[in-house]
Parts: sequence; C-alpha cells; structure tokens
Amino acid sequence: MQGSRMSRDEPTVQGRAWRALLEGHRDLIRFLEEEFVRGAGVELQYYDVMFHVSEVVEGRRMTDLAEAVVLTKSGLTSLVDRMERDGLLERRPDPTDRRATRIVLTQAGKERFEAVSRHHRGVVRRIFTSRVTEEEARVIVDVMERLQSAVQERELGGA
Amino acid sequence: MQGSRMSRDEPTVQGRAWRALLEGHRDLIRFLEEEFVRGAGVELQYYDVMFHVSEVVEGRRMTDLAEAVVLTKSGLTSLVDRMERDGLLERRPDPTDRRATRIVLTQAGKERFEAVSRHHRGVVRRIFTSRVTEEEARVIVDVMERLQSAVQERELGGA
DNA sequence: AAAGATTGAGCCATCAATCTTG
DNA sequence: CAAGATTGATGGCTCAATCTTT
Repeated sequence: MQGSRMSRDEPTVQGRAWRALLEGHRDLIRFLEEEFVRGAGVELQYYDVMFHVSEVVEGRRMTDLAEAVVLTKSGLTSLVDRMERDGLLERRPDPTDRRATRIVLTQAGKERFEAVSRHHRGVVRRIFTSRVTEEEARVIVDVMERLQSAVQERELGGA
Repeated sequence: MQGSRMSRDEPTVQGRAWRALLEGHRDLIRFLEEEFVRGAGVELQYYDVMFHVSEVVEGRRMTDLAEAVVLTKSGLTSLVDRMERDGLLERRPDPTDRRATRIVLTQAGKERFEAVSRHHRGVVRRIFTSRVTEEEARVIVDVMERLQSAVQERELGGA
C-alpha cells in the first residue's frame, strides 16, 4: 500500500496522486455502495440509471443511457428489465424513430428517486462535500475535466 | 448548507467535484483497461494482483490479498486459479500456519510483471502524470487521503 | 468455535448473433 | 448496409455452505 517500490526512483507527486486517486476512489465507492444498500435499499446502479433518466422529461434512448451508465447495450437491456419489473421504469416507443425505445420513470420511480436522492445527498455530504474546501473542489473539477477530454480525444484519435 | 444554492439546478462546487471525480475516474479506468488489454495482453486485475504479490517476498496470504484487491475470498480463489493456470503465480503452504496459503510470483510471473509495469507506467504517464501539475497533484493526494481516513473511521465506528 | 480457504449455486455483465427499422 | 435494441451463450463475482486447522 505504502512504501511500495513501483520503480527504483522515488515516486513523483503526480505518481502518488495517481495511486491516491485509485485507492481513495475505491474506498469511497465501496463505502457509498454499502451505505446505499443499507440505507436506501437500492443498488447504486439503480440510482445511476434513475438519475440519468430523470434529467430528461421525454425519456432516454437505450443506447444513450447505456453510454451514460457505462454498460453495454445488452447489459442495459437486462438492467432495465429488472427495473421495469420493479415498477420503477417504463419503456415507451420513440415517436420519431421506431427503432428506438425511450425510458421514463414511472410515478413510483419518481417518488423512489426523490427519496433515494435525499439519502444519497446526505451520504455524499457526510463523506465528501463537507470535507472538501471550495478551493480544492475547483482543482478537482479542473483536473478531472481536463483528463476526461484528453481520454476522449485519445479514444477517438485511435491508438 | 450555506449562502449558495443547494437546489437541483445549481450544485455547489463540491457537488460538481463529486460528479467530476466519479465520471472522470470511470473514464480513466475504462481507458486504462482498454490500453492495458491491448498493449500488455493482461487484464488490469492481473496487474493489481501481481503488484500486491510482488511487494512481499514471502508471499501474500489469500485473505489479505483479497482485501488488497477488493474481492471476496472466493472471488480471489478463482482469480488465483486462472493466474496459476497461466503460470504467473504459485500457491505455497504457509510454514507457520497450515490453514493458510501463500501466493508468490513464478519466474515467468516476475518477468511478466516487470514488462507490464513498464507499459503501465507509460500509459499512466500519458493519460495522467504528464497532465497534472505538482500543485494539483498535492491537492489530490491531500484530499484523497483525508477522505480515505474519514471513510475508514466511519466503517469502524459507524454501525 | 473461529479463521483460512475452497466449492457450488445464482446473478449480472460482456460478446456475438439476430431482428427490425432507417 | 447502418443503427437501435434484444437474445442466448459464456465468464467472473458474490453468497452460503463446507472442510481443515488453530
């Protein structure tokens, strides 16, 4: 964990930042997941889907939603199956493209999302928001967005 | 919690930092995973195991290793099965406790790890290290370590 | 009885193939 | 043929049960 020798040289600050990011994120997610299941009775993945669906009134297309929650299309198909079975979501034909399916929250889904959101914000505040200064937060936003676009360029630009 | 708005529409800087962290990390990992499989022919998980095993000459016990790589014991059992089948690892009886198994790298595993490490450092440098200033890196280390200990305290103390 | 590790059942994600619509 | 979505086969991980050793 620490004092590890990834190379003979002393790790740079950036190198330590990389490991800190990985390990910190891992612990945060692990904690969040546990808190979530215990307190809200819903998996984090459910919340993630509901979050992205709730943003758009007319519903989200499967493909876009899959991208948003980082799943393959078939993976999302089965996830939506389960959530539909649980009465949280509804599939609706897309009026403009008959190939597409739009996912919308049911009334029960909306209520559930509201409740879970409140809980979610509480947990996030306790473990993250309240422990980070504005200054630090700005740096994080700055860095992460920069890295994101770098990755996206690389992915598009090919190897 | 303060003057700025906590409403859904106008998240705080910290709130944006939270989402930036989640999404950025997700994209980084996704990219790293792809790069890794393509360039080194090894999954990230393999590297993670080799990394933790390589740190200790006398080998790692299964339970400790499972904790380190964030897997259940049974999950690790099957992962180690595969890696052993691939000739990268070896199970050895623990001399001091006959219940325990020690995992060590084979010679092939060591060589593989060295090569993959080099590749790994290259990728990390390209997508992360070279794109973050020392100043920013210090902030990240600072924040993430603070959050990690906060989470650990909560896990121990909180029900 | 508790701790280290493995086994088997079940769940969930990916991949390749398929169907329908543009 | 390309794009949106689903289906079935396969693989990895978790959970509960089990075995051995302390």
